[in-house]
Amino acid sequence: MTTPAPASKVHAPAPAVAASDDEVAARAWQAMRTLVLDRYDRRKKVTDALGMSFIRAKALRRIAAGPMTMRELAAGLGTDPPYTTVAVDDLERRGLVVRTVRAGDRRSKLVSITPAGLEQARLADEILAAPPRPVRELPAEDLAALDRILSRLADAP
Amino acid sequence: MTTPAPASKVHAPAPAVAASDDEVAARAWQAMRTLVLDRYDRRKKVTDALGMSFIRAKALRRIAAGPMTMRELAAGLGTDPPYTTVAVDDLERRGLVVRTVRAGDRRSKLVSITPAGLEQARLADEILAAPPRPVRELPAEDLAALDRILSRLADAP
DNA sequence: TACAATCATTGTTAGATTACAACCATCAAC
DNA sequence: GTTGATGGTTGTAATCTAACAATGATTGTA
Repeated sequence: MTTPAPASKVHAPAPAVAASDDEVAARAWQAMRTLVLDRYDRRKKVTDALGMSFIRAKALRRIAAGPMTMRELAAGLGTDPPYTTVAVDDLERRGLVVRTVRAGDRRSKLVSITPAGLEQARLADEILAAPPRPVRELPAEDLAALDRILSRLADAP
Repeated sequence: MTTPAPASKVHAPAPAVAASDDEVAARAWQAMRTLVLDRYDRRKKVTDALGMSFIRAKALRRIAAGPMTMRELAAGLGTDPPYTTVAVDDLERRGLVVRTVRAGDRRSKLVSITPAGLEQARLADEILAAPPRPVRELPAEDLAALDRILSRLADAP
């Protein structure tokens, strides 16, 4: 290969070994995305197990975390109120959630989980939250490092 | 659970009690999912920027990585051949990909990227691959640890 | 009381996704 | 050359996602 003169340091060729922080960050982020989105994407398993579209399962899991108004649910799901109504209608028909008029403000309604809904939500959580085997089998120190770094990132503002 | 803490609410520094490996793995995995799926989900940005559905953008990025047959593309996307045809039809109408009959086997066709398509694919990659600021700003050691652990996982079989 | 604002719903439309059956062209084997 | 298998396409249908306008009920305030 052509070996550039030591003097011409105008644009240094990218060092093969030492990667810049940006490159490392890009690679780490890419790996994270690959793992979550491609390698261990469990959405289909959830929709199959619950017999509902993924957004409905997502709504169910949010409602299971605590009652909320339609508006709060819509905001959390990133959908508009009309579509939220459609989704909650479906969940209510299945007996997984119930709507109750809110005491303080009779305009808005609280959506709450039912026992049957809680069961389904937990099933979905089990499927989604179960770490894939290679993650579980990481050396304890790696696991601890991952947990420390990622949990801090996820909990941050 | 079974954690009868004698001194009631001592403020422990890190994870309160000694967590089992499974708990640590679950927390780390959950954090990873939160970051990729909730906190820094860039799908909408991509669909807005490219003016196409996410699956089409995904197809485009895969084709940009190298020509492949329709069947290979379908397998990679996790869709069935008919829907792949629909998606590629659309991309071809936009002038982003081209189909060519394969030399060896005139039944199958190779889908390749065009210059215009490559440009769009790169735009999508930029949006998707750009690590979020908190990741970029991690201490160098944390970044290196993340990269080492995650890249190994992602590259593994 | 009258008014504007808010919350949820209904209705409508358009597009995206997913699945399946049927079809044609081509290939490989007999 | 006939036959069966393969690769891709067409067509059809059901469901899901996503936006928007309009309505009714309720609230707080002028």
